[in-house]
Amino acid sequence: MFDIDISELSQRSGVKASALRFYEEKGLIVSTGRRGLKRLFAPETAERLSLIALGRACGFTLDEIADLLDGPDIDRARLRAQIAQLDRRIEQLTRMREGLRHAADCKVPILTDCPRFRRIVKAAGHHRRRRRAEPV
Amino acid sequence: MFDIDISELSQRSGVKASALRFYEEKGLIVSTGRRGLKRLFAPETAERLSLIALGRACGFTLDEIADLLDGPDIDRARLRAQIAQLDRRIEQLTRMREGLRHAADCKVPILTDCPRFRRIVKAAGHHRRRRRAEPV
DNA sequence: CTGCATGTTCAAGCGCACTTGAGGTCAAGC
DNA sequence: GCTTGACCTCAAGTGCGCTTGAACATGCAG
Repeated sequence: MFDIDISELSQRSGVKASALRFYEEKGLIVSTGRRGLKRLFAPETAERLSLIALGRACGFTLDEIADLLDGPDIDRARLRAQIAQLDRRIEQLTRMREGLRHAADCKVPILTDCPRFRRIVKAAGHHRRRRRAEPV
Repeated sequence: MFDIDISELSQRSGVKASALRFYEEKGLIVSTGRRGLKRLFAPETAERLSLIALGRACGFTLDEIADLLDGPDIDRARLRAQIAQLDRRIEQLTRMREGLRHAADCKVPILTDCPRFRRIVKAAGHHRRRRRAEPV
């Protein structure tokens, strides 16, 4: 296939052109050259963008994704570390969901009086926070 | 119990004083008054802060938490809506974790050639993004 | 040759959840 | 009375992931 321009890549990938330029600046994607001023991209860049989207959806930062993707293939060791992170995150969210579920159905009139809920709330308080993530 | 000052509340809750002022400005917590310039808080405010921490840990924004908490008790209907959101999020993360897990163990030398992985990646691409969340 | 759509650069802005810093105030202890 | 230190206000800054805007350039159609 021939190289495509930024709006084509944008349409294929669902990523805005401004974001594509931003990604290129960050080194997450590369353009193969220019026609005049205009960037050209290899069509496979769209797949790389899906990969990036996957990482973003998992809550990874662009820098983390860049680490995973730099090199000829995905860095499996790093990937495993990220999966471990994701595991912990899912576990935490699941625990809290159970707590919230109980809370929503709890018969105690004033929820903050429910002892089970109070336990969950306390547990949440004693947890370290991590990164910010998940775009709009 | 008597009202406590901001540093006391900060220690009890693990939330920095600057954040407490910020939360008050946002209406998430209230101070009961002042001694001189210094804010005073009811000791129960610490529990409210745990509640806020719980919401944050679930990935809710401060505004969403404010909605849940405004009123004499937690708004159960809103809570159920937030739980549904959380459900979807957990489901999505879980699906992606399975994909990543497979990826990490996949025998195909160039991971991006693995058909199973490619399916997962594609699925992630066609997903709408939501909010940013999860502090440092 | 001209017009215009579609690109380009670079700097600044945004949303969220805070943090930091400068400069001020006040209660208590010496 | 004076210093100290904890607290105050208000404005500005931070980090992430982009978006927006102004000013400019280029390829192609008519």
